[in-house]
Amino acid sequence: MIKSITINELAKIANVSKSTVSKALNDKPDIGAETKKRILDIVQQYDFSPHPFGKGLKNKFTENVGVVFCRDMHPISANPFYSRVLEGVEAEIAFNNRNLMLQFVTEEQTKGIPKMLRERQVDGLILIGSMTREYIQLIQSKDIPIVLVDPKFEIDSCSQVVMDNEHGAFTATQYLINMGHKEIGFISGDMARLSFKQRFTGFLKAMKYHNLPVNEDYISVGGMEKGYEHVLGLLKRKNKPTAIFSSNDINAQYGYKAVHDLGLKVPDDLSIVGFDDIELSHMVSPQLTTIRAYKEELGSIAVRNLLKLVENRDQRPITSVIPVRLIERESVRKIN
Amino acid sequence: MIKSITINELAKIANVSKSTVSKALNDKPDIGAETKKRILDIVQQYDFSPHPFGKGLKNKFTENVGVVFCRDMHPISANPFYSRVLEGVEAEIAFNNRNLMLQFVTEEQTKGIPKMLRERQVDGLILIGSMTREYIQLIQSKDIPIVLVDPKFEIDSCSQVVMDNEHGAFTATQYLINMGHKEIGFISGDMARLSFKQRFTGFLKAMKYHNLPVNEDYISVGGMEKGYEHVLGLLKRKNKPTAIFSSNDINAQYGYKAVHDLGLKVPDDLSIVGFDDIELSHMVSPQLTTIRAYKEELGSIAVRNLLKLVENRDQRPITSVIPVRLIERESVRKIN
DNA sequence: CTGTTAGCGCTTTCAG
DNA sequence: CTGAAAGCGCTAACAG
Repeated sequence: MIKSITINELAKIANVSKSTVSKALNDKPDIGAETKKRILDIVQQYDFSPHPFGKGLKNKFTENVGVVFCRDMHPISANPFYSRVLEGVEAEIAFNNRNLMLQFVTEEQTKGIPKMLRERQVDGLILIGSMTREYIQLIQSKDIPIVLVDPKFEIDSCSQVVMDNEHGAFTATQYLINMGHKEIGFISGDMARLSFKQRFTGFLKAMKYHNLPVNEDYISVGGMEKGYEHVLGLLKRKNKPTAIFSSNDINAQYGYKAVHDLGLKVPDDLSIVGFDDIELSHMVSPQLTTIRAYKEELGSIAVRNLLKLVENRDQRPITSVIPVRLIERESVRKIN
Repeated sequence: MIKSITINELAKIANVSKSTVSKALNDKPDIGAETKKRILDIVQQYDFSPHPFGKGLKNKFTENVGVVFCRDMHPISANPFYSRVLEGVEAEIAFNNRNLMLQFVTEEQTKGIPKMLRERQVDGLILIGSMTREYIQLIQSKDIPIVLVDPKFEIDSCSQVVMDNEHGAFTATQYLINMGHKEIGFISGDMARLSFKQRFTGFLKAMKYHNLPVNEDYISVGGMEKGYEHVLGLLKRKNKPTAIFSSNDINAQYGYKAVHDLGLKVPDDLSIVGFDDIELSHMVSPQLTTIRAYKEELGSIAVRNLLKLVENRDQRPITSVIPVRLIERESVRKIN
C-alpha cells in the first residue's frame, strides 16, 4: 500500500485537532465556517483522501459494492448481454462514488461464499446471471443486501431487476403478424430459464390475441446455442413456418446460418425476429430485427436499488421491470 | 457491513490472548503446537475470517488488486477480446486469494486517478487496453506497481504483457503464401496501435522472406471497424488480391460482409485470415482461419507479474510475450 | 465551536 | 511459548 498523508498530519498542518478535520471532511454542523474552509483548502492542496480502512473500521461501511458475475461456459451465449449489464453496474457504482469488487463464477462452480463477502468487504451484492437457486440462498443466508439481475429462476422475497420479457415477446410476435405472417415458429434455449419462459408466454399470448393457432410443429426449444439445429429442423418439415421468433439474438444468428446452409435467404424465405439486441445483431446481414433490452439500464437500476437497501436495512425487497422495445431492421419480410 | 466474530471474541473463547490468536492465524513460529491447533479448530468452527481493514491498517497491504479496463466506445471492436483477458485476470486474482477492484474507463474519459488508487485500496494495478500515454504516466506517478496488458503504445520502464504479434502475423501471411497466394492484401484498424503496427511488420517480413512484392494497392488501413470499407475498396480495383490478412478478426468479419455484398464468396473468391480468434470467428460461415491469442493467459500472467512486483518493490519491470498460434479453419482456399 | 478520549479489528514489539 | 500494550487512520461522544 502506498503511504500518504493522514488526518493526523493534516491536523498538525492546520493547527487543529484531528476531530476538527474529521468534522470538516464529513460536513458536520459543529464547526466554524472559516476553520472548515481553511482545512478544506489544505485538504485540496495536499490532495488528501481519508483512508477507507480507518473509516470502515469505525463506521461499518465499506463503500464497496460486490458484483458476482455468473459467466456462461459457452462464452458467446449470454456474455455479450451480461457484459453490457456489467457496464451499467460499473457506471452507476462509480457515479455513487463506490468501489466495485468483482468475482466471476459459473453456474457449476461457485467456490462457496465469495471471499469479499466472507471478509465483509462489501456493503451489498449484485448478482448477475444464472447462478443456481442454492447459491443465491447461500448468499441470502449471510444477511447482506442483494439485488438479482435477470435471475434464472423465480426467487421470492429478493430484490431483482428484470426485463419486460412477456411484453417484448408479445410485441415481437405481433409485429410478425402485422407483417402478414401466420405460420410463426418459436425457438429458444433452455426453457428452465425464467426469461425464456416469459418470452414464450408472450409469444403464445400474441398468437392467441390475434386468433392464430399455435402449431406445435413450429416450436423447437432447449439446449445451449442450438439455434442452428432448431431452425434446420423446422425448415426440413413439409409445412414450415414463414417466420420465427427466437427468444434470443444468438440463436437467431445461428438460425441465419441454418437458412444459409439450406440455400435459402433471410428474410426472403424466412423472417426472423430476435430478442436482446446484442451488438452482433446489427453487424450481420441482413441486420436483425429484434427486441432491444436496455442492458446498461438493468445494471444501473440494480445498483440504485441496492444502495437503497444498504442505506435502509428494513426496506422491503424492490423489483424493477425494465421496458423493452422493438427495433425494426432487415430480417422480416412483409408478405401477402 | 455485516458484523461477525472478531479476533477478540475468539481469544476469549479459546482462553488465550488475541496476540496468540493472531500468531495462530498467521503461521508464526512462536506458538505451541497444541495451542495453535485448538485455536484453528475454533476458527473453523466459528467460520472466522480476519477483517481485512484491521489487517490493512496495520500491515499496509490491502490484498486487493485493481483493474482498470479501458473499454472501447465501439463495443464490439476490442471488447470481446479484452473481456476474455479480464476473465484470465479474475481467475488468477481469485487463485491468489486476492480481491479484484474494477474500474472501467474509455480512452477519452478517464476521470483522473482511479478512486481505488487515490484511497490506497489496492496493492497494485492491471491496466487493460488502450488508455492514453498521459493516463498511464499519471498513474505511474503515484508510484504503485502496475502491469500493462496489450498497451496501445510502446511504454518504457513499465511491466507489460503483450502478444507475439509479429510472429503471429508472419505465420498468418506465410500460411497464405503456402496455400499458393501471391497477391496478398493487408487491412487493419488504427495503425497507431502498437499491436497493429507489429502485425503489419510481421506481414511485411513474411512477404519479404518469401520474395513476394508488397503491392501498396493491396493495403488499406485506419479507422475503427472499417473492415467493410477496406475490403470493398480492395475488391473494386481492377487487379485485386486473392487473399487478405486482417490484423484482427472483427475487421475480417466486416470483410466477409463486403465480399458477400459484392456477390462473391469466401474463400472461393477471396481468402481471409484474421488475428485474435474471438468467439465470433468460429460461429460464422465459413469459419475464420485466424491467429489465436491466448487471452486468458495474457490476463493471468499479468496478475502473476504484478504480484511479484508487489511483493518485491525493487523488482525490475517485467515484460512477458505470450505466444500465439495459427488456427486453420475454412476461410482460406488453396490455389494453383 | 474545538479538542480530548476511546475504540473499531488487527499485528507487532517486547517483557515475562 | 504467551500476553500486555501500542498503534495503524479514522469517527463519535462528550467535555470544555
